[in-house]
Order: sequence, then structure tokens, then C-alpha cells
Amino acid sequence: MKSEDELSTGPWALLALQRATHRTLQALAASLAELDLTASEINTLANLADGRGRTVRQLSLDTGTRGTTLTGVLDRLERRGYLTREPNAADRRSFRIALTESGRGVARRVREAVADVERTALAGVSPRQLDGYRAVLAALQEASR
Amino acid sequence: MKSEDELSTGPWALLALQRATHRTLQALAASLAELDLTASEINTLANLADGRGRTVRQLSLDTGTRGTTLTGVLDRLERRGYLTREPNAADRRSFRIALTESGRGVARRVREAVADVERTALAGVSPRQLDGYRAVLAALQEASR
DNA sequence: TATTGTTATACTCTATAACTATA
DNA sequence: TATAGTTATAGAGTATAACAATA
Repeated sequence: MKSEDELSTGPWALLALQRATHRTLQALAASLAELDLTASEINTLANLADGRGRTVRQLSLDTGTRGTTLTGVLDRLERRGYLTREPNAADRRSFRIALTESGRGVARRVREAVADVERTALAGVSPRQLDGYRAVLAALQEASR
Repeated sequence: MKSEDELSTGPWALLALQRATHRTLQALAASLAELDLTASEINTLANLADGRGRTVRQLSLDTGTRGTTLTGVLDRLERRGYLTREPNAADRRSFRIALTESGRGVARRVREAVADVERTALAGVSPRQLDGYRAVLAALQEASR
């Protein structure tokens, strides 16, 4: 717990953000160890798990991952048969990333693991606090463009 | 903006967390480009900026960075003259990481950049929302041990 | 001219395990 | 025996710049 003084005078919101991200990511990777996925792969699959196809650009915005990083991540997931890059008729420069049958299975397990962590963690949190969390994250993102 | 349906049924708290972390980190590194620091180095310096010495272990807990990663980060920062590893009389297995004079200067600038982002981002956020944010981050970390 | 996505390079971060010194 | 910190290795993530294809 930080001192009152620090909370009021020093920056803490971003430090806490990073700490929480590192921790939850490590916990998530551990709970999904059997699937042998990296943090970025988990992040990517969790985003794709809703079944909506996305372009690489959209996925990059959704995950916060750089395009150049995403190329490698998608390469590995494609090689493992979890997704495909389909031509995009609407814009022939881009692809639509779509989960395969087996990709959907893996993505579902990832999504469940993510949901599990959230359920456990947020059990004692009020809707109002959750709302504040969402608002602050949105504000941080908005200020970082 | 996500659909109502997704907010109520799917996991979003961790996905939003990762997205926000990536974004703010990129913005921070860009605003501190002249200092030529990586995200981890920024995180480390921002934590040390309060002037309190720490062991590597404590720093690892504070930043969420792995010990093995921290060794390299500290190596580089030490080589640049920003910090020193001082013997720790209390426990001779460990070191106390302390900022040097020039390290304090750099850390101050890092801390100011972090504070700037926070001020800008959180200008329109209420204390109550900020409180919810803090509570949720704490809950996520607690559930990830 | 600008954007989408990939490639290339060099460096940083991570996981894992082994190792030394100290507790 | 356990912990603090480092080292070693291999793979993954990053910034940056350049590139082809398309808009």
C-alpha cells in the first residue's frame, strides 16, 4: 500500500497499470500453460474469440500490439492451424483474420480462462468501481494517441 | 466502444487493461524519445524516482518485471551512470539499487512525463472513478498471485 | 500521396533452468 | 533447505525503416 502522500502527489496510475498488466498476464499464461501460448498470442486469441473477423490493422488497434509484431504472432497461429488470412474484397490491400474450427476451440478456452480471472478478481468489486475502472482506462487511451 | 452485449457477457476488463498499457507505454516512450529509454527502463526509473532505495526483488515486485529481465535493465542503467548497486548490510545476498546524481535528474524527467500523461488523461475523471480504478487494479493483482 | 501489410535488422524482453553466495 | 541475484540459451516482442500492392 502506498502512502497517502504519494497517492496525492506522485504519479501512480500508470505504474499501477503496468504492474497489474504484468501480473495478470503471467497468471493467465500459467493457467493456460497446456496450450503453450505467449502473452501476445493469448491477447490476440481472446480478442478474436468473439467470432468477428478483423483486419490486421483492426486487430492491432484492439490488442494494442504493433503491426510488425502482429505479423509474427499471426504467422505462428496460422502455422498451428488456428486462423487463416482471407482476402478482403472490400479492400484488397488487407486480409480478414478468421479463426479456424480448431482455432475457435482454443480461443474459447482462452476466453474462459480470461473470464475466470475476471470473475475471481471482480467478485468483491462494485459496479460503480468497475465503471470508474472503465472510464479511467478509456481516458488513458484517449490521452495516448 | 463495445456493444452492451459484450460488456455484460464477455470478458473485457483484461483486454482493456492490455490495450491501455500498450498505448500509454508507446505514448510515454515517444514523449521521452530524447532520453532513449525502453519501456522497462522507463518503468524502472519511474519507480525509483521517489528516491527510496530498493532491492532487486522489491523492484521486481513494484514494476511487475521478472528478475532475470531486471538484471539486464539494471545493467544498462548502471552502465549509463544512472544507478548503482550498493551492498546491503541487512542481507548480504542482495543489493540496494540507488539512483546517482544524474540518474535522479533523468528519473525526475521520467516522473514528470508520467505525471503529465496522467494529468491530461485524468482531468475529466472524478475522484470516485479514480477510486474504482484503483480498487479494480488491486483486485486483479490480488487474484493473480 | 497515403495506407495495408510484410520484410529486415538490431536490440530488448521473456521463460526456464542452472548456478553462487548467503540465509 | 530456501532465497537473492546473476548467467545462459532460445524464442518472442519492439522500434525503425524500407518495400510492394492497393487506395
